[in-house]
Amino acid sequence: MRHKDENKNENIFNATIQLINEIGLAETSMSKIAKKAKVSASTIYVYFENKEDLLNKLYLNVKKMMTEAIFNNFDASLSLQEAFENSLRKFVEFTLANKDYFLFIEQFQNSPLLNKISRDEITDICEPLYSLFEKGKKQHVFKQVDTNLLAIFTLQPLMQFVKEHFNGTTTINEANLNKVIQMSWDAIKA
Amino acid sequence: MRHKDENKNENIFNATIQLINEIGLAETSMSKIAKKAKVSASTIYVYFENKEDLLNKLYLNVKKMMTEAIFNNFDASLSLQEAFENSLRKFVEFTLANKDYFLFIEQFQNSPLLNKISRDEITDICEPLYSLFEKGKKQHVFKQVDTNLLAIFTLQPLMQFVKEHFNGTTTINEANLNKVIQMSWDAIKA
Amino acid sequence: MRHKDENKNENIFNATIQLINEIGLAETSMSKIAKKAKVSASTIYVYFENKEDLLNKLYLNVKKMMTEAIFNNFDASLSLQEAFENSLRKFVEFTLANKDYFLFIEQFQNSPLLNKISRDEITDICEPLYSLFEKGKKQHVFKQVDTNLLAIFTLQPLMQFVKEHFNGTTTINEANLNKVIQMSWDAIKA
Amino acid sequence: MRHKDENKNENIFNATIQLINEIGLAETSMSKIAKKAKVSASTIYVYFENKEDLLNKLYLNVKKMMTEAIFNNFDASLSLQEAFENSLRKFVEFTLANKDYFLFIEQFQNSPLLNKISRDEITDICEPLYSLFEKGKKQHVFKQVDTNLLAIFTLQPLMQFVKEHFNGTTTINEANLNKVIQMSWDAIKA
DNA sequence: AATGAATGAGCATTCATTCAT
DNA sequence: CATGAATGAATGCTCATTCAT
Repeated sequence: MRHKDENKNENIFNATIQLINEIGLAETSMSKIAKKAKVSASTIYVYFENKEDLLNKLYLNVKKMMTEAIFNNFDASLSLQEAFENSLRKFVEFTLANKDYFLFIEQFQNSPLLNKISRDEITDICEPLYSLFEKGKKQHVFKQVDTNLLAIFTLQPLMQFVKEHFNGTTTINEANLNKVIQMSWDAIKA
Repeated sequence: MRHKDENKNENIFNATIQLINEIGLAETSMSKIAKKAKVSASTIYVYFENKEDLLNKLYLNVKKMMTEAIFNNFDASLSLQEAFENSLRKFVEFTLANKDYFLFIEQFQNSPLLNKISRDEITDICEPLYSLFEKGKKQHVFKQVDTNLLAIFTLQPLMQFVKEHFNGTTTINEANLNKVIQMSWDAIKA
Repeated sequence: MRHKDENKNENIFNATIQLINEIGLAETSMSKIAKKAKVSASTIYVYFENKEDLLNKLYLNVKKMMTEAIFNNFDASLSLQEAFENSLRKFVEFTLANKDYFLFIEQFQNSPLLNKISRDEITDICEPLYSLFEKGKKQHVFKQVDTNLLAIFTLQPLMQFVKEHFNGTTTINEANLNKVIQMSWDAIKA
Repeated sequence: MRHKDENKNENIFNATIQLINEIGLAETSMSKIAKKAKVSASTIYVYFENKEDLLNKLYLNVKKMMTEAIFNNFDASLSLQEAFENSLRKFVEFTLANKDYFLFIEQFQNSPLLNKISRDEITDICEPLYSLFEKGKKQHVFKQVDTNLLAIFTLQPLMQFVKEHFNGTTTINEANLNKVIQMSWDAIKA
């Protein structure tokens, strides 16, 4: 057999992400992906079962990268507020440095395609945040509400903030990022 | 305007919304819309220039309906906090009663298609909220931050909250809705 | 709407039959049919649901034509032997004049595709022959065996006879046709 | 010859026959054969030049097996009628025990693919029967007709009889098999 | 206004086959 | 000998849209 080009899988992933961000999920076809990845359309089927499989694997892959980038080296010794702030900053840091990944995740997450992925496989990005919230609730630093609500008020505004940075409505800088973090904190603190 | 036309236009709109929520934007084709709306595919072209035109007009139409439903009868005499709370409640009320509209807007808003619509035409749902925020900022009730940030912390968590209600993660009731409103208030208040 | 070309349906049918006889069922594709029928491939889908539908309708259509050609004007006043001979002659007459139809039926009948057609819809070519056989059995002119067996010994050798004429093994003429009819008669007569 | 090879060749043959009987010649692809035979698709090309070569070799192989099974140990000392009856019984015996082979031959024989095989290579199943017929004609036991016709009236009804047994129209038993043999005999006897 | 007919372009996918190992 | 990787060509079919009525 021929040696398997390790890059080919990655090329296909990258081509797919770029296309989805440029022309949208709806317009992204296998042949367009193939052309962009500079492989034959049929080659994609050597690496993936079908289009759905490709998109799912891509989604799970990017999610995993995000989670690792944001919560790797999570310092357990930090104070609650420091850890919280740290996470949000790392999130912004990652998304700013990986616009394509972020926008892809956003678009995919809002499409009905997502529902077909086995929930078990989805690594929740905020998983490590959740224990932080639980801890904070026990210490009565955070409000005694559903942990999910704490997550919502932490991540949703931040994500929208980044999106508006990307579409030009806003420009993220140290000052307004500080404010956003402060507002999230105010929302969830007891 | 003739009655017949009005009905057909609406049938096409409704068929489109339903399809997009059932099978997604990517899978929604003109012929499927036609079948669901019980008209010939070519009839759609009597009412709309092409597919893009149909989607844009639908989007603007639904946006307008939402805005009107939420901010109609906006009582200027209410206190800042009352007006704020009122708006959020009306938003939830509307979305719960119009699941299809809400989910459609959500899905459309995250697709690159949106960018093709002339920004001028987009009625921002939070438009009336903005003056509320401006007023609140002047009175130093709200934080001295970009008004956009105030909107983000008000609407993003609430929208996610409704979405999670629809996908079964949470169930909205008086108690947790109160908490959400409180958290938004805490986030933006000075 | 445009006026429907009544010939188009027939063109598609004819193109399909010709192709199946030339290159075989397995190699007959929708695009080849389209090219031969001088229509766009998508036009076929205006007339037929899908490939299976096209083939089924074609099969039923040809079957019906054969039955009508062979048993139309079936003369009930004839003697048993005359009626029998008449049917076989008409069968040969039709198949010789409609080589394409005959070979198509033969090929289709031996493919697994046939099993998907609702048995109810299949007009059995020998239907009128069956009552002839029943009558003959009552009069003890024919053997007291399953009517199906009588049909088998009447039609199978005749069909093979025609097939061998078409592939050059034999040439049908009055003399050998008479012999075939005689042999069939000997096989079934009491 | 090496054992390993023999097995693989046979696996490929069997997989092909099964597939053709299950899904039809048209739907039987090299990759499906490979999967069913549990070899790589490229391995098939070690044993066969291409798909056509595989099908041809398979056809010739099965034909040979049938002929051997039916006419092996052909007892020359038997009377004409005994030898005749013996052959037909052996044919039924073989086909009932080898449904797959029989149906494959039937399907293949009616497709234009057959015509591509060099006629020289085709072992005619009825070859040994032919000398029987010739002998019978000389003894004026059989009709003075083309030997081919005798074969047609012997094999065609019998084959159809078996086919109808397989598709459930009839069930072969000693009684009706006797009748079929009798009818064939009546057809050809002088 | 409304629509069935028609189509070229494109879709996701599978095909038979080749190649390098 | 055996096979995974790779692919151009082809598959059945749907697409958005136009046209004639």
